[in-house]
Amino acid sequence: MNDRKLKLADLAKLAGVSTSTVSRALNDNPLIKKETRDKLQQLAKKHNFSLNTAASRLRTQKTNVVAVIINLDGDTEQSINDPFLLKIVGEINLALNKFGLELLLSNSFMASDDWANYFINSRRADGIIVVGQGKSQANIEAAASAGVPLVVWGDPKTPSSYPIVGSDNYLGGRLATEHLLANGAKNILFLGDPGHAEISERHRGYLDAINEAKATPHVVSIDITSSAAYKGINQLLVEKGLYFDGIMACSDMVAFGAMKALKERYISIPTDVALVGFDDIAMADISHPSLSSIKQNTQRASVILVEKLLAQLAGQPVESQVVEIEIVNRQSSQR
Amino acid sequence: MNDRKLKLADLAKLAGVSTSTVSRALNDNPLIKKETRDKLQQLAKKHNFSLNTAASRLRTQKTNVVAVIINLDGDTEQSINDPFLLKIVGEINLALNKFGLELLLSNSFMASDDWANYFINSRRADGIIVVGQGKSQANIEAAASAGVPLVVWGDPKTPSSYPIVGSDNYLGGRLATEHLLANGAKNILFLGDPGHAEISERHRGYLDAINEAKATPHVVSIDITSSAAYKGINQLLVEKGLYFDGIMACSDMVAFGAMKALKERYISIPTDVALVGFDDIAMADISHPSLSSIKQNTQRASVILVEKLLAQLAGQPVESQVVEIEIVNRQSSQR
DNA sequence: AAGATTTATGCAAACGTTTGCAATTTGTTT
DNA sequence: AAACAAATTGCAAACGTTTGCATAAATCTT
Repeated sequence: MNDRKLKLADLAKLAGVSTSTVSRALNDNPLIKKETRDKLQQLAKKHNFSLNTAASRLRTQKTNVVAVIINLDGDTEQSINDPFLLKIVGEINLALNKFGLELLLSNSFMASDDWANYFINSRRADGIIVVGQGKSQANIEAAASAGVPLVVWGDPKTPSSYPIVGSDNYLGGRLATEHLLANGAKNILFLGDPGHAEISERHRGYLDAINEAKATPHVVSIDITSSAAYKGINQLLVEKGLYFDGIMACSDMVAFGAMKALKERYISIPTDVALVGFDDIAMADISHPSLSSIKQNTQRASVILVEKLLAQLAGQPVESQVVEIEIVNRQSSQR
Repeated sequence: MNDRKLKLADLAKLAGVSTSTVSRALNDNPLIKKETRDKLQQLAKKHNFSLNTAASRLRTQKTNVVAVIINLDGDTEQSINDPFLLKIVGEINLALNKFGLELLLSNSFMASDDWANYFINSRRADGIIVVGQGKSQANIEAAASAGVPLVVWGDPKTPSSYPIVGSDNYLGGRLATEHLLANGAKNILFLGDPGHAEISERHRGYLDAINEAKATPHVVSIDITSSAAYKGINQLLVEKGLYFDGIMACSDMVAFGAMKALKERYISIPTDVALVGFDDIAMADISHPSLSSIKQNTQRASVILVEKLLAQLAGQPVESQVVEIEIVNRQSSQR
């Protein structure tokens, strides 16, 4: 409603002080007498004043903005629709807010490939959080080696020049597989794409567990989507029949795709085939049978991501970090 | 790697022209000779130059940023985890990018209540897209009447002083109910919270369809989450037995909650109870039985949202708009 | 009570763009 | 070839903060 946006100078005139004083007062700088600070803060509130962030960013060379890049591969359909990716973005949003930072959302399609340039040189953001390692780490590497404050949600075991925060995917794969074995499964399928960084670790865990049990590994490499899983399992059943009695799916959505294919052929879960997913999305608890899954602690991971980014901004060196993981036993694997 | 960030002046010196010329050249201003423009753009690329957005925003008073606010009620658990809300954010992101705009993600918890002040006065963003009307429109009203360029994803039929883009929820509710009736259901539950703007319209559609068929309405008011639905249906079955043979759920997640409760009691879907959801999330196609649902065209809606926001920024008046809606028939309702 | 501290405020110069206007160069007309 | 118009470039003043330094006011020493 106010005709023209108030600026610091207007406020200063109103209060009969200098702009420096108002600026300092609003930033709660102790150089200014407490009394004056309070008075000016009141005044600002009363007049509905807020600082022009463009000006203040220009002056301070800080934005308090973090770019979050959803790192999607061009050739996968795993996308905006994957609830898990979006869930983690939500959690990161909360975590950032907690630290007074804002979230500029982006994805690997939109942003040009030169992240350092686009986000940091241009002063759009102070740092970057990359969600997902994807199949190629070229963009990440490039940004990191350009000195961009950067942290990645992915597999922390991956050797890298930048800090990665994520679940112990190896352990997850192992836990899931061991759980299936313990429930009597002998021929366990690994359903997923081991070319993917996170998933290759899950695959390793699977293999080790299988080998220790002297069982035979069966890897079914598919794109990380439910429809690919559905088609894959269907095809397998048609071509080779039901030669397996357990499935370790690389994500819950993939597990659901498999589940559908099995149900359609009246293959009982968990009796004929035991099933474990990964991610523990909301749907896992709601499906019938409910889906056992490896639960990633996204909330904690998000906080750690932000903390590590802040540490980098403060010039401290930071390392990759693993966050706890746990298996949630539900009906799909219990027999 | 570069010691110090290049600025316009440095580039100008390198090229032996003035900063004005470089600025204009990089903005592809036809005032500058095509030849010079090309040369300077080359140079910029070569030196990995990018404009300081803070400075340019300060000067132009435009940010090319749009704040997207996920409007959650404090007292519902429908949250960051709802795949539908996040899906729409993803679509909006794509749509904004198409127009060269960036997306500042926020939610109603974090941003102070005074959106006009926080986002617009502070020059954080040029406009706001609100995702979801929520139960109270106070914040939206306030921002709109403060003259903020603003557009809302919600129910376009709601009378309002700001433009709302969304599905024809009334029609959706009606279609779903008529479909259930056509499939022989006589006692159809409406499962959802009619206090919610979008949902109240779905409820109206439901009621009209029921009344026209001279059937009896049964409204089960629950929070919009799968667990509430699960509990609600369970409780109903315990207390009153299976007195219904159809459910119109106000969202897919709610439908899945109901589905689980039914399956656990070996109530067959669709034979004993036919079921229709709303939103057509990815899971609807994957569940077993697959879930019939009302599909909202979020992609188109997102583009319209952005277009309307741009129109407002250009000073044109804009109206609410309905986007098409369709029913997707799957197994859960087919008999 | 006059200097020496400490505390509180103000001055003015940045930060890096964009853009109205003036100035220059180039091309066109007579 | 002079006069004019059109095309191209440069000058310099903003945009609204923050902050080092200088100054003024208050408090403390002796």
